[in-house]
Amino acid sequence: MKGRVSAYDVAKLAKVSQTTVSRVLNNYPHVRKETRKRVHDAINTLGFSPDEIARSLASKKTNTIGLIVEDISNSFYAETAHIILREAQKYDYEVIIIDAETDENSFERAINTLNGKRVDGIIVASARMDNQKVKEFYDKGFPIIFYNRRIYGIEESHYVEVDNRLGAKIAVNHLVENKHRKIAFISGPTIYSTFYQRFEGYKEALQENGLEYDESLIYKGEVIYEQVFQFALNLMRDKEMPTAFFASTDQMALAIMDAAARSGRHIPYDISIIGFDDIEIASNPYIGLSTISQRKREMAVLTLQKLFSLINKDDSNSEPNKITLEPELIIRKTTGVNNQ
Amino acid sequence: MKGRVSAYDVAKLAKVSQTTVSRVLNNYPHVRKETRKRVHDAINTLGFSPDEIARSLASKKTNTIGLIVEDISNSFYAETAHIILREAQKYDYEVIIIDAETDENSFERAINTLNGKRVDGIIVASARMDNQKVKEFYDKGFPIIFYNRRIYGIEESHYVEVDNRLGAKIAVNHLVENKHRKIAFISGPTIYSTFYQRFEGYKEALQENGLEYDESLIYKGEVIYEQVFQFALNLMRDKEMPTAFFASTDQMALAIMDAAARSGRHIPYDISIIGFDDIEIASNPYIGLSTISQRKREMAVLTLQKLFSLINKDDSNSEPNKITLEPELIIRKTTGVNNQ
DNA sequence: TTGTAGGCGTTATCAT
DNA sequence: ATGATAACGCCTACAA
Repeated sequence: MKGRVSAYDVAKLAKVSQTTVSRVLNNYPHVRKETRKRVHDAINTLGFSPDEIARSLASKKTNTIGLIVEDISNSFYAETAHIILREAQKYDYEVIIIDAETDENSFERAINTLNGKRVDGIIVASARMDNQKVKEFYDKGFPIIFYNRRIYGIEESHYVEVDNRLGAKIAVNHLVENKHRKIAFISGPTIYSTFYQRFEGYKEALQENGLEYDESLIYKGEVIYEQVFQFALNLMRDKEMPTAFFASTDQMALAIMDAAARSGRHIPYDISIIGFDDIEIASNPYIGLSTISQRKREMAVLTLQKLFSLINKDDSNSEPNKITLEPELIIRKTTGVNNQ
Repeated sequence: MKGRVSAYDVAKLAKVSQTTVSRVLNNYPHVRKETRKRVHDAINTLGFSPDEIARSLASKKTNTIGLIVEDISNSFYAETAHIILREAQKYDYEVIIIDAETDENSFERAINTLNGKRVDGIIVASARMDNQKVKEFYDKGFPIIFYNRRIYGIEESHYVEVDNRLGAKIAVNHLVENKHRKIAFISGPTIYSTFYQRFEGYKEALQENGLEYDESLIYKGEVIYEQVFQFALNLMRDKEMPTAFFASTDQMALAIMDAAARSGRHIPYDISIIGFDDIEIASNPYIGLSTISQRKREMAVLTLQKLFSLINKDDSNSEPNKITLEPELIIRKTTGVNNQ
């Protein structure tokens, strides 16, 4: 344990000052080629690797970012994390992932922890619209960027999202084009911008298509499999049941498919189902869920890019970055023409 | 940016020394109640939170562990990470996840990065049996523990795994009990202990059941959907096709199910399929994959527990921790009696 | 119970 | 091109 070799040991062996060791470590220009070599040799024979903690303390830079997600086992976040981890690596950045609930308390703890660890920036992938804790960080100019879900009420916030309102309209229109006129909507808590926007889109689409809004066709609760399943099952037992379901999440769509099977409905002949997100399982041949694509990869890559430019302040214009991508309709096997 | 408040600022405001601030921060016993209160007040009015980096440098402890996985978007790792992240949080630990390839180079980079960040311990969830880089860390007594996959050749290594050999035998026996006698085996690269052991178990089970080993029924390549799919498809086109497939991974089992559908085979009437891992999608009603459970949660919790005891050296006996759990057969819809 | 001073392993600022 | 030396923000003897 005492075997740690420091830059001093290297310096001694290479017969230079520790400062010079630091210089070659950081690729400073003004070091004689020969000196540089001596140092490198010493580094190798001693098997020295710099203490990033000490380095961070002195340089005020950790080369680490934080990623806050709600549940990494949720494939949407897992796939997102994969992209971000791999991408960050290319920039020599590591990432501390915090898997936490989204209530204000947990969120505050997450932010504080990350702040304590002195990360260079934070990606919030599971913001609730009311997470106001970030405000003080924004005021300090600390790099925070929202991925997918964003908060409201802070003008200067940076985010990368998909046009959820538009996505929802596309989904509903797809259903309407297939002659569905009674479309149930399954939403997660509208305290999340994604669900909020999708709900808005659903309502708008209904209106534009001259369809009436029916409260009894709406689920607007937690994203819990069993609850969604029950809600859908109840609707399906009704003779007047909707011919189509628009779920604001693929995960919820799966629960609806389950309910359809359980109640003996055949998809898509008796009932059409469309989701949102395009998680990996959606494309499984046995599932074949029609859905709206989130374009995760693009969102993730853009988010990281923006974050780094905030960190390095090489943002020519320090305007807030507000990026909204267009979603994409993906038709698979769970939506079809209404033939009742 | 210069607005950082340090323990000194707090000390000044509270009219104590910085040492005392440190003391209340670390809950030292011998601080007068009143002094403690003054300090707390100062902390609150200044909004001070300690710099964990400086703290780490001084204390040689980062309260951070590293987790090395192969692909966090793979649901097996995603589910594992979820458990570990949430669990570590309870101990006030954060985790840096490294998502890297498993070749020796990438592995070495991952280990070195984590070492540079001075993490207190490392969980390797995607070891290849030949990853020898860890040896020097073991020799230094650095806490490393293998989760699920382990390495060979280092006597003192710590690991938590499931009995893969036994799991494979259970799977094959289940198939044999259902009158299957021609059982294909789909394996990932046997450089991973899991695949290696499962392969061994498969062969042993065949032998114990008086079945002969047929090379043409074996896939032993990368875990790539398309390749597994094609391999299975080719077998299924054969008149003499196997009546059952044992996939050493649920992911691979999904590809086989796909191939079955593509070739018009009905599961489980024409063909039985069993996987290994019990990832979440396996229990989806539309999939209903029979499989062998990995008992992820127990493995993950045990791993973390062992790691912390290594970190805190409160391991009465410093014997290597070698834990092997028993796997469990989960019968769902993809396996049935052979009726040919 | 509280304070003083040195140290953790770098980077950063002056000199030379 | 290189070297002293002072930070960085906290912890930890040691002293009082």
